[in-house]
Amino acid sequence: MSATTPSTVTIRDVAQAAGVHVSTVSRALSPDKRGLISEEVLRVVEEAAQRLGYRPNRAASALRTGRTHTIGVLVPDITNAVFPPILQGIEASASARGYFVFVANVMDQALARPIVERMLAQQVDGVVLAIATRDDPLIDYLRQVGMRAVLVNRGDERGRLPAVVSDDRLAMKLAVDHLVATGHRRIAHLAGPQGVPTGVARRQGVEQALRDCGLPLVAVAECESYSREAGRQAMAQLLAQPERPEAVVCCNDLVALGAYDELRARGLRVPHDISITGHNDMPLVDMVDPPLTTIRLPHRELGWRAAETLFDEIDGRALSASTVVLRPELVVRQSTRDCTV
Amino acid sequence: MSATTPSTVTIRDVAQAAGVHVSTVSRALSPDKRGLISEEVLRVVEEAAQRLGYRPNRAASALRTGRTHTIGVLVPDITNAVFPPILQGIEASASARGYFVFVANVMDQALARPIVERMLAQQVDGVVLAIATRDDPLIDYLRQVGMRAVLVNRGDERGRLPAVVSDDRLAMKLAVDHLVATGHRRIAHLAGPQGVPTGVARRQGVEQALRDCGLPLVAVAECESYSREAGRQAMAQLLAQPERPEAVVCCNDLVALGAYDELRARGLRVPHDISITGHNDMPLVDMVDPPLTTIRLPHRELGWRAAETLFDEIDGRALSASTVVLRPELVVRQSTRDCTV
DNA sequence: GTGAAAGCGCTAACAG
DNA sequence: CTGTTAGCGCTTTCAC
Repeated sequence: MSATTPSTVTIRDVAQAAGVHVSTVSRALSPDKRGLISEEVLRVVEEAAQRLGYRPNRAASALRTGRTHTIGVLVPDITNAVFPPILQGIEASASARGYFVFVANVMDQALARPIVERMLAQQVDGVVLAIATRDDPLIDYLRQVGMRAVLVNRGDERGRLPAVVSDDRLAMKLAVDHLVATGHRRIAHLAGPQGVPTGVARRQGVEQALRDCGLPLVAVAECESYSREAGRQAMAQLLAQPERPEAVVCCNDLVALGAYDELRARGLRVPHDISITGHNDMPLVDMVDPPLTTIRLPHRELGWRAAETLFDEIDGRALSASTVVLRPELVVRQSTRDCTV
Repeated sequence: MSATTPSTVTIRDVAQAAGVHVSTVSRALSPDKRGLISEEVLRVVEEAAQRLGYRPNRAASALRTGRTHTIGVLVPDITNAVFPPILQGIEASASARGYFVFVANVMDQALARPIVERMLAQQVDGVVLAIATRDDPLIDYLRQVGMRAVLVNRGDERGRLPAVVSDDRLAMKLAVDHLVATGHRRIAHLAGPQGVPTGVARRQGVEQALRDCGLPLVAVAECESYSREAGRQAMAQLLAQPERPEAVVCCNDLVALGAYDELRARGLRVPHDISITGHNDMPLVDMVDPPLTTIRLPHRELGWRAAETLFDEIDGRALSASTVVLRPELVVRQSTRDCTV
C-alpha cells in the first residue's frame, strides 16, 4: 500500500525520511552511482522513496545534466501507413532505454524548421527525420546547431547524416525482374516526386534494371505526391500515350491503387490488360481487387535501427557504418500476370 | 542572417547584449508580460535575442513554473489504422498551442501504469488515453495523483474522466437498420472483446437495434481482439452453427476482413451468400473485394476534440459537458446485398 | 518600468 | 562512503 501522495514529493523529503543527505539519495537512486552507497543506506533510502512515492523530477534533472531523455520524430504524414510501423520501431527502442518520443506531423515542409527549433528549445537529446527532401537545408541546420539526428526511410545523397533506409534500387529491380521473367516487355514507370530521395532512387532503379535486361523504359509519369489521387492522375497521363504498356512499376502502393482507380474507370482490367506492381506492402493490399504484387519493406526494423543509431550517437558511441541499408523483398500476388503461358 | 550559435545562448547573454537585467528579458519575451516593458527596451531585447539566436530553455522554465508544454498520448497499437488519424488530430491541436506530444505505444495493458508513472516524472501537463478498458484502475490512479487526463475513442462508463467518443450504439443501429431495410432477417454479430467499452457498447447497440425491429440476434461470437485473425476465428465459430446467418454485423473493419478471409476459405461469397458490415471505414476498405459497407467515424475530430478538452482542463477552463459524443455515419458499398429485389 | 534576489529539484565536484 | 556546496536557466516576488 504505497500511499502515492498527490502533492509533489522531492528528493529532500526522501532524504529527510531516510535521515541522510539529498546527494546520498540522488546517488542511491542513480543506477550507475549506487555502487558508491552502503547496502544499509541503500535499503533505507529505497524504502523511504518507495513509501513516499518519490518520482525524480525529470525537468530538474534535465536542467542540471542537459539530458532530457526525450527524442523527437518528424514524419510527413502519420496517416500514411508506411510510418506507423516505423514509429513503432522507434518507440520500442526508445521505451526500452527509458526515453520518450515526441511525434511531430510535418504536413508542410516549410514547418519543419520551426518544429526543429521548438524541439531544440525543448532540449530533446536527438531527432529522427523521416521527412528529408533532396539536399534538404534542414540537414545543414541540424549539423550547424549540433543536434544529433538520424534519417530514416529517406536518406541523404551527400551522406551528411547517418541514415537507415531500404534499398530502393534493389526494390525496383525485384519488380522489373519479376515482370520480365513473366514475359512483360513494354514496361512503364509511375515515378514518385523527384524532389524526394526515394522518388529519384526508385526511378533510377527501374531504369537500371530495365537496362540490365536490355529493355527500354517505354514511358514514365511523375506523381505529384505519394498518394492515391496522384497515382490516378499519373496513370491517366500514361494512358494518354499512343501505345499502352503491358506493365507499370509503381513507386508505391498508394500510387498503384490510384492506378487501379484510373484503370477501372476506363474499363481496363488488372492484370488482364495491364500488370501493376507497388512498393511497401501496406496493410490490406493483399485484399484489394486484385491483390497487389508489391515490395515488402522491414518498416518496423527501419525505425528500430534508426533509433538505435541515434542512441549510439547520443551515448557517444560513434558508428562505423553511417548508412544502414535494409533489404526489401518481392511479394507476388495477382496484379501481375504470367504472359509466358 | 541570424548567426545561430551552436553553443547555448542563455537569457543572461541576451540581457548582457541588450544592456538590461535578465528579468527584463524574461518579461520582454513573455507574451503576457511584455506589456510591462517600454517600447524602447522591448525593441532592444528582441533585437538582441534574435541576433544571438536565443531560444528559451524549456527545461529551466519547466522547473520554475511546473509546466512543460508537453502532453502524453497512450495508444494500444499505433499500427491499427484507427489511431493515426486520432493522433493527427491531437497533434494538430497541441502544435497549434505550442505543445509537443509524447506518443506511447502500449502493446501490453500491464505496461500502462508504469508508462503513466514515467510521464508523471517527465512532468507532462496532461495525458490523453486511447487505451481505457472497462473499469480501468488506471483511471482511478490518474485522478489520485491529480494528473489531468481525457479519454478518447473509448470512454469510461462511470464517467470518472472526460471523454470524446463516437456513438457506438448508433453506429450499430445504422448497420442493422440498413441490413433490415435491404431485406435481411437472420442477422448475427461478431462482437469485440467484452473487456473494452467499445466491444460492449457495440454489442448492446446491435441487440437494441434488432429488438427495435422485432428481430432476433441469431448468433454472436466474441473476438479475442480487434484483429483480422480474431475476426477469422470468430467467423469460423459462427459458421459452425447449424443455420447460416444472412448477414453479419462486425464490430470493426479488421474483424470484417477476417470474416472475409474465413468465408473465402470456405468458398462462400460476399455478399451473395452472406452480407457483411464493418466499422471505422479504414483506408482501403473501399478497395477490398468486395468493397466493405461500413460505419465512418470522424477520427481526426475525435483526437482534436480530446486534445482541446485536455487543454481546457489544463488552463483551468472546466468544461460543462464532460463527455462529447460524435456522430458516426453509414457508408454503403458492396459487401451488403439487396435481398428485396 | 526595471533591477535584485531567491529558488524550482536535482546532480556533481570537492572535501572529509 | 557520505556530506557540503554550488549552480543548471529561468520566473517571480519584492523593492525602488
